[in-house]
Amino acid sequence: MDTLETRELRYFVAVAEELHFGRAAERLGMAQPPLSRAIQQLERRLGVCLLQRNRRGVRLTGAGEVLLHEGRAALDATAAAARRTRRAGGADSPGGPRGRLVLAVKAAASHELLRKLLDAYAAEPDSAEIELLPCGICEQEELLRDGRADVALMHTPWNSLAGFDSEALTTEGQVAVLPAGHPLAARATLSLADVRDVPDLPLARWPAHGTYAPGPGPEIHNQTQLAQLIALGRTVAVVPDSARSWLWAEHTAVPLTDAPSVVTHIVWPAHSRSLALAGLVRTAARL
Amino acid sequence: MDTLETRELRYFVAVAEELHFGRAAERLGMAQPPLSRAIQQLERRLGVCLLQRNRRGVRLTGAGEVLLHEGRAALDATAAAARRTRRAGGADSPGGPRGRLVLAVKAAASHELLRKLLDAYAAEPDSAEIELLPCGICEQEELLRDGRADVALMHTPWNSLAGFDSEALTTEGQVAVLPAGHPLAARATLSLADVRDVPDLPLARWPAHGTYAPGPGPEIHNQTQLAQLIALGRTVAVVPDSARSWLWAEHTAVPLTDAPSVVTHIVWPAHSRSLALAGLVRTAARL
DNA sequence: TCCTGTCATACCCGCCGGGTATCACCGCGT
DNA sequence: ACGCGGTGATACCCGGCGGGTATGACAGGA
Repeated sequence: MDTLETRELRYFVAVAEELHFGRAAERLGMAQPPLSRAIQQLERRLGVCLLQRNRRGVRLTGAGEVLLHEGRAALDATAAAARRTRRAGGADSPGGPRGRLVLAVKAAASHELLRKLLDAYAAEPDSAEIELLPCGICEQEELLRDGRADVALMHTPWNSLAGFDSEALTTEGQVAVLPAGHPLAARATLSLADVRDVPDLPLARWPAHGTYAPGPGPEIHNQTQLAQLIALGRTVAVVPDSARSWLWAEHTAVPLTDAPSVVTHIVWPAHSRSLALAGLVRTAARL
Repeated sequence: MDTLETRELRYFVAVAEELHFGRAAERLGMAQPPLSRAIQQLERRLGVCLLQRNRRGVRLTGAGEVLLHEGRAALDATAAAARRTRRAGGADSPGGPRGRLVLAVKAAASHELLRKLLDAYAAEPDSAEIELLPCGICEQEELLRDGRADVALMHTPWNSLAGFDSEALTTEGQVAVLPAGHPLAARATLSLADVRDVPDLPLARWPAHGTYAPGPGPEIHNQTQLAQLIALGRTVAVVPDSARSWLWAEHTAVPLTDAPSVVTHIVWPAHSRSLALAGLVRTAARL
């Protein structure tokens, strides 16, 4: 009577994202009329108006906004259930799942820590196989939520750990990476104010959640691009200390005194009960 | 193709909990054969064996255990989506939901903090209505997960904050509550070792997650019962400092030097976007 | 005013979820 | 050893509903 079907959630999320029944139906691979009817039934069953149908287009009501957020979370949770169950498939050890673990890592994350972790875990007596899933920044949370990954290495303050369990592993400062010849490169330390608003060196902008913050600096997509632009004297970047490992000869790293520390965490879904995951976390905690 | 329906999850969770198709079908209000068929279809679609059908009864496989946990979480999430959407129903302010908030509180929790919080929040310019939902200890996490509550006051180390966002509000020590005449009641401070294993005063046992830890002490169900048993000289209890407010004349509270501190947190679902909740948390943070 | 784009309605059909009856199988009691 | 009870699986049928096509209602723009 009052239990939402995932089909209904899928339909509603599609409509709420497209704000257009026709396009949503196309995305769902179905015709528009049944979709309209399904949404109407959903509204009747919930006893709530979800969409404001104006003649031209569709708008979300307050309740619709709520269902969009909550519905996405619910869909992620069911997708995660399916994925994790499939992955636990072959292994039928009664003591608990002992399959492989999927570790989501940012492509540009610190190699050293990752290597140490993988080596240490592989040396454990009964360690599971670790599958690495490279991904962009800020994508890890989604991977963890919908079950494509079991565990991730995240970095505050860029990632939010909301909704997950986590354990802090390392803390590091940040450095400004400058062209080797630049006047600021001669300084022993710098402050954020020094590197922000340098007229000839606009601060590079990384994408966050798919969008770029406004600013004068170049929009960069990967670290090679960034390294090149810095070497050409076109930009400056603020990166964690461990990024020194991929610097070029044309770069100079200067410690920043007032930049927020970067903390690397190992992060996993809050309700996870996997023995393999517990072992990995234990290994990481005494890195 | 690979999307689990909540109906299937409901069915599987019922079977996995009952470990008996007949009883599960009865609980679901349906006949047994379609349930068997549904589970078979689920197993075929996932490509995974979930249940070990022995001649007598049913056992969960490893994958089945995973699906039981993950499926429960997914069902909670969809139930929460339905509940929160319904609750957001009437209010159709485009700026965001501005309805009432459901606050889950342990019946025996500290009155003072709660009263201060409610008074301070009510004095805010545009505060939502707060509905109090009294509940037992450890029940709050479930209420928050499945959407019956929007926010809760929890106490570490008893509650786990895993999977939620939270903000610490207050920290307090713990005291031993003894019968007034008892020799230990004359001491200025005590250690946990002093009150544990006192021959004539076995430590009272609270229920945790529906079960009682083994031990000699009485199993108590509410604080009145506890107060009476202490007054009668039958038991001793370790409680947070703020519990002094409900002590009787026949009780003596002695500070414990080495008991873990009790931290009261305000806790809410990680992905919540409600303005009213944000206001309550802001108020609580500067209590 | 017509055309266009949008969502809603009307109607039909095939699938599948659910019910009933029954089977296959095993453990247990006498 | 045999029958009985209790388990889950199978066979078969039916009704509802999810989905498709055709069309309507209605507002906005040229």
